[in-house]
Amino acid sequence: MTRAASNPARRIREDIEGRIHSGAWKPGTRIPIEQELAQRYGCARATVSKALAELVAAGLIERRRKAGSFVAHPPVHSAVMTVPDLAELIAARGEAYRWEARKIRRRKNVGGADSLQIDGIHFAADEPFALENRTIELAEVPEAVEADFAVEAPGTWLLAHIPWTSARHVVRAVAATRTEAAALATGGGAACLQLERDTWRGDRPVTHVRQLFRGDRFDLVAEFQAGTGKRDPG
Amino acid sequence: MTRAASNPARRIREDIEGRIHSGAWKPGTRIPIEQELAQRYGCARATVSKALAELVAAGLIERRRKAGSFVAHPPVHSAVMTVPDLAELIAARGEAYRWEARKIRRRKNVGGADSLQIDGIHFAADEPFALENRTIELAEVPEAVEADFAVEAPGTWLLAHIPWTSARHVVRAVAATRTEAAALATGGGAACLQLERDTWRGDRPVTHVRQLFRGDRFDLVAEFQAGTGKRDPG
DNA sequence: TGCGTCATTATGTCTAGACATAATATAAGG
DNA sequence: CCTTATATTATGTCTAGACATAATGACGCA
Repeated sequence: MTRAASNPARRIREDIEGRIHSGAWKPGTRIPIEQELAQRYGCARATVSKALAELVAAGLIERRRKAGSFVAHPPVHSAVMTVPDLAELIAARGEAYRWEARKIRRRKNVGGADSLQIDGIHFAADEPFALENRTIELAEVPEAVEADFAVEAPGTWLLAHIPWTSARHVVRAVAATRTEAAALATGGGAACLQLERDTWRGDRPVTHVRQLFRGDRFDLVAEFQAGTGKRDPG
Repeated sequence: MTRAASNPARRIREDIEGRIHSGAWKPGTRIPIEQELAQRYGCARATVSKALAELVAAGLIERRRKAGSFVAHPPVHSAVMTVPDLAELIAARGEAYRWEARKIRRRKNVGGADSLQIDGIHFAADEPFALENRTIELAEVPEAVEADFAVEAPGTWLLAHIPWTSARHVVRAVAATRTEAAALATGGGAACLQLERDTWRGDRPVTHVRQLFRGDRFDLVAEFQAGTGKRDPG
């Protein structure tokens, strides 16, 4: 049997979740008011409120003052996509990871500080896994000049050192050019997954990266739980 | 000036957010204990705790019993990816949308109810935009037999009628087969973005869909705000 | 009839105190 | 010196009550 929820808020949340998932409470249904729920579950209203707040965060219900709380309409197809550090990802697969820098150069920007441009290849089990072209803005990340990107992959270094506040990913399928195909040890024109990512700190750019994966060796997985927003569903 | 935060919890959260984003509190830094924060901000400890809980949800800090709260290491690159209804997406682009069903058949499942299999093409501005192969489980969606998928795209119909609880997306780059290339009016072997989606209601499958997009006409965009998890940052 | 006003209602949030829990540090014992 | 009890500490959660706020509906006035 499932573990007994000695935690009242959790108990309430899971109970309501169950009713929604089972279809007993359909979208638009009005949920009993907090006082009634508090009475029913034998706890304080604040506890009910906390449980409902979690359900709002999970997108399962909506709350409106005076009106009450309602079961939310079926969520849009949005999913949480995790873009891992490649070193970790490959290690998790049980394969040996290696980074090989191909070209590192400094480029003058028009306005202010320079930027660092790094090209290289990620290897998994000694086979090329992904090409990377990266730009690091030295205005925002001056410490980057001290890092040795010939040894450590820039993504790994950045993840460990630089905080960021927002990112934008663009995923598309592209055909590899001759050069890219050669570097990835695949045929020319092979379908590749291209991931472009811009990262900002506040409104100032931190880094831009373009990663090109062999289509037959990489896919992006995104999961969405319309439930609690839990990361690790048992 | 920014609006005055009369809301204590919000004030605390935004203050700490600011310190983290500005770099004043670097990853790993220990945050003052809750009692001290409560004293500093002149509020109850529960209020501080609530603010910290929100920061945990946003991935900005970590809390460990006895040890204290710490600024989290730069968050993993996880992003919210929205997979739109294609009809809406194309309409938003200002192009005419059209769905063309190619084959609709019913297939016997081994155990229980049948499933509906639908193949078709999404058109944007009268040019093929995406191929779709879909399976709808009639055990979970018996109403589907009444829908006319020759007219309405199955995704559109499902979104409007069927609630679901979890979904899993797999994105990869594939080369179009000869047949697919012909249907998409592109060259054979062209790089295409393949999106596979499984949707469940509880633990019972609702639908499975494979969509194949021309690589040069479609990309997926995912955004992530490492802030408060707000959807609509002002 | 139409519109502004006011009371009602349910959520939103806070407080002050209490107890539970987990992880650490310290002390005791072999 | 290593292992095992114990005390300490900071988070995790709850309670009971209070006030704030927004939205609704009813009432009264023009």
